[in-house]
Amino acid sequence: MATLDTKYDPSGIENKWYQYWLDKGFFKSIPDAREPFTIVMPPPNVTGQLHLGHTLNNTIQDILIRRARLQGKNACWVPGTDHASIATENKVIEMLAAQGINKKDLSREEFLKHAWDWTDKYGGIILSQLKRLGASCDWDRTAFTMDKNLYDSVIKVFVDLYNKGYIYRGVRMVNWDPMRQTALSDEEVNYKEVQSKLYYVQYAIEGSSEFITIATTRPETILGDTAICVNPTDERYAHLKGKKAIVPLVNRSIPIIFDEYVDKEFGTGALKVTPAHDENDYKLGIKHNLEIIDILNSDGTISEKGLFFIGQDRFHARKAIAKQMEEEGQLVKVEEIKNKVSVSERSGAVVEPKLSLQWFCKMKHLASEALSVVVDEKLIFHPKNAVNTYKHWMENINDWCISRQLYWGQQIPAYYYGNGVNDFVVADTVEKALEIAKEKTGKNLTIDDLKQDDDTVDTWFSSWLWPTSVFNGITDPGNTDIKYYYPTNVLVTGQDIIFFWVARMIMAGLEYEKEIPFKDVYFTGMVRDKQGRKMSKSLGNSPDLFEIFDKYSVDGVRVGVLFSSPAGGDLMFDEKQCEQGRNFGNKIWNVFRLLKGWTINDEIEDESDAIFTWFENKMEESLDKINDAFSKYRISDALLETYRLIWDEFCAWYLEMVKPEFGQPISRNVYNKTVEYFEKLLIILHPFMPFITEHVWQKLVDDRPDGETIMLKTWPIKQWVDPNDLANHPKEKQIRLMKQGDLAKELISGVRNVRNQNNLSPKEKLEVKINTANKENYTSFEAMVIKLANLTSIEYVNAKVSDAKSFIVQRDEVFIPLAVNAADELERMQKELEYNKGFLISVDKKLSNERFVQNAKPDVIDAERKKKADAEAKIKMLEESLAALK
RNA sequence: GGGAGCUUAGCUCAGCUGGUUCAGAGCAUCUGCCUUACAAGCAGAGGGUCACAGGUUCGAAUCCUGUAGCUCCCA
Repeated sequence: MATLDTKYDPSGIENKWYQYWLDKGFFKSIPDAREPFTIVMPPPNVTGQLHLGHTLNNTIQDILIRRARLQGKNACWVPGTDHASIATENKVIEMLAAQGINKKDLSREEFLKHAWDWTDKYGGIILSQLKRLGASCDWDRTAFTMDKNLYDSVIKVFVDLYNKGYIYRGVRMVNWDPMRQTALSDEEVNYKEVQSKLYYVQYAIEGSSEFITIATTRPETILGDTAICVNPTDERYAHLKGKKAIVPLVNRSIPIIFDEYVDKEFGTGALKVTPAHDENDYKLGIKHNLEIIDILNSDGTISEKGLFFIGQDRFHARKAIAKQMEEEGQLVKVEEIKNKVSVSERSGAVVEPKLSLQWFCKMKHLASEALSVVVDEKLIFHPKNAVNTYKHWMENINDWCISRQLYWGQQIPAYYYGNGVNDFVVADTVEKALEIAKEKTGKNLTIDDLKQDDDTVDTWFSSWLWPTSVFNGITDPGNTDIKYYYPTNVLVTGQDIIFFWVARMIMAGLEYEKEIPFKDVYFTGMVRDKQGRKMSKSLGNSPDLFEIFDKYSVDGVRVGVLFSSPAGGDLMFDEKQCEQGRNFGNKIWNVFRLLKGWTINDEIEDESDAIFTWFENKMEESLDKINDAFSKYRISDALLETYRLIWDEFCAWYLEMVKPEFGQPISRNVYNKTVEYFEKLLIILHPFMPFITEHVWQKLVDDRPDGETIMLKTWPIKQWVDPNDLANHPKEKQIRLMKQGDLAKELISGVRNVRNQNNLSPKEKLEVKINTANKENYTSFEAMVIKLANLTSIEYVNAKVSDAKSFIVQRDEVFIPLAVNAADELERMQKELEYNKGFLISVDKKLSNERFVQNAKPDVIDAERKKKADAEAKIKMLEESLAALK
């Protein structure tokens, strides 16, 4: 055969096998008799580009899906993208602006055409990037939240919830994004600490020469003031009861009211009240029946009602009004303070609290069941502590503002026939709307009399249906797919969208499928850089992923990001870990090279049964740990155990044990066994490193038929006791061999240690004498020990050997005849003796403590007794050796 | 301001219901090896008062209380 390079080179290989998998349709899933295993991908934004967060998230999903497939389940991973209304609309607006086009000059239809063009052009990028990652999605099921069927689902749900009385229209104080001119939900608002100014302004008291001074960070809202409020217990202002104050500039006369809401300590203890522009002021306004003056336009400029600075932006107006008040002597002073402002998550604009007519969805009822399924652990969060956050939010939930003043999204199915507050109907088509409207009004209306609501619903109002709508569960209830795939098995997502998305999907799933949407939720942490900073474009600390893929192989990067990524914990990304992943790939590659280099000779008798048994059991022990880790969604633990099994047990021990001398042939039996083990290991590794495992597996055996794949092989099952061969492999024998194998490893390590300490070359053969009463513990692995420790012979003796280096293995003493420096040996043994004596004392202390013997579990006590016996045996041996040396 | 979490080796983290020689892994460091599968490797070694202070217990990295520092979420 052609010689294989000593380094694994993934170039060409990854694309080749991915294409092969696609061509053969291995990712496809259709309902059948098998158990389903379903994941719906959290749909990335249609505008998105693959970053490390996606890499982590989708790698985990792919691992779970690939393992389920190997376990014989019908694995279905549904990919897709989200239309991301605000984010996408922003990008489209920016693109249009660059072409000199203003959104305002376009009709809805014209704008949407641009948005669809944008989507067609950029929408597929992220999905194709996922293919590079190896994602084994059923691409035929790729969904987009604006697809007809998903769009229709949203409309149907809107109508249904409206008819159930959950959705209503009303005037509320909402978070208003003046830049995008749309309402935002509470969850789309971030709080940012900024340095700002606190302005102290004096208001004249009507009919007196007195003034009252208030403090505000937003002097421009003075134009909309309709009261001054002080605390009723505040002595300083008690005399102002029933008085009125004059608003500066506008000269409006406003009442001085008393309410405990006001903090006496903040500022001057007097608060200006602007009900139209502050949530709390609004509440005060309702309570005290104050006038509401909205002085801002929806773009954040001062409206005509402000009387002054009309048309100026709110921030310009702030400076202007401060300056003018200063000139007029009404500005007392200005202090620097730190305060928090709310900013739009999407546009970054400072959010304005604004009274506005919006659509809302009542949440109390939906939340209660969604809370109990999580509290009752019908649906499990990993890590568990996410439950606290979830619970807190669910118990303090507010109604959800679901309307957005945007074009890109599902248009609200409300139709207006007049200007009255209630002159509308809600229906999924205009025809149905007309019928209802006719009935409601008793008038003979026509379609032209109806005008559909201009607004669209919040993006999350579409994605909360995702696990259902991708299977057409809303539009075609009870269809084959939804019955088979729902509820899905696990959702893998970031903790940051627990409210936006996870909570709401649970609500929608329970409402429409009467079932939780997924059984487990695996929360990934945030990906940070080495210094713990969030990955962000502005910091420029996100690495170029494709460069990293090229440098370390996709398999290497997948392993790299998982190495230190426990569920929920943040991931400190360090390229070093990808290097480790790449090195692991190289290790696999070299096992392959080794096996390929062997020549088989049928003449050779082998006596490796003990080694086989030992390794098989090692493998099964590991498999238990790996399966257990998977069942708890401890993916990085599963990976580390796989890594350890392959690198340490298989490569460093097993292969060294059976490897023939260079150029020597190998027996057919050992060869076959070794290939069998390696195939099993490749299968276990496949979910983590899909490409190299497929590549090596395909080449490992000659003449693999076309259409074969490691992807569809069987995940190893435990065979600790072979039921067909009990006579030859009773469990006791296996356990004994297992222990003997480990003892042999200890013996070899001991010899290697002696070499290291004495600067002896590994090439120099040594002689070993073991002082033991249980020679049979060594005989099964004797030949192997002689080979790996490079010995001339092993001799079993019943006495000390003088002029030799010695060490202790379990309860036996091992001697290597060598010239020794008696003083050094003496010191070494003395140290070891002291350590063991100390250890014995601590064990004795426990065992002689009555309360310990009474309270501790029997196996703990047994373990202590064994420790005591071992220590005593060692002490005895050491004392004898010391005596002999002296 | 309210809530949650974290603090273990130089770095990144395991350590599940207290009990095996329990103080661990990987990386990094150091020593010796180019031993024909692999120097992206092999064989070894050093390195930690488990944040701090109390408490519970026969026994605490593990449970409880407090303190300090950091992070996140909510207002």
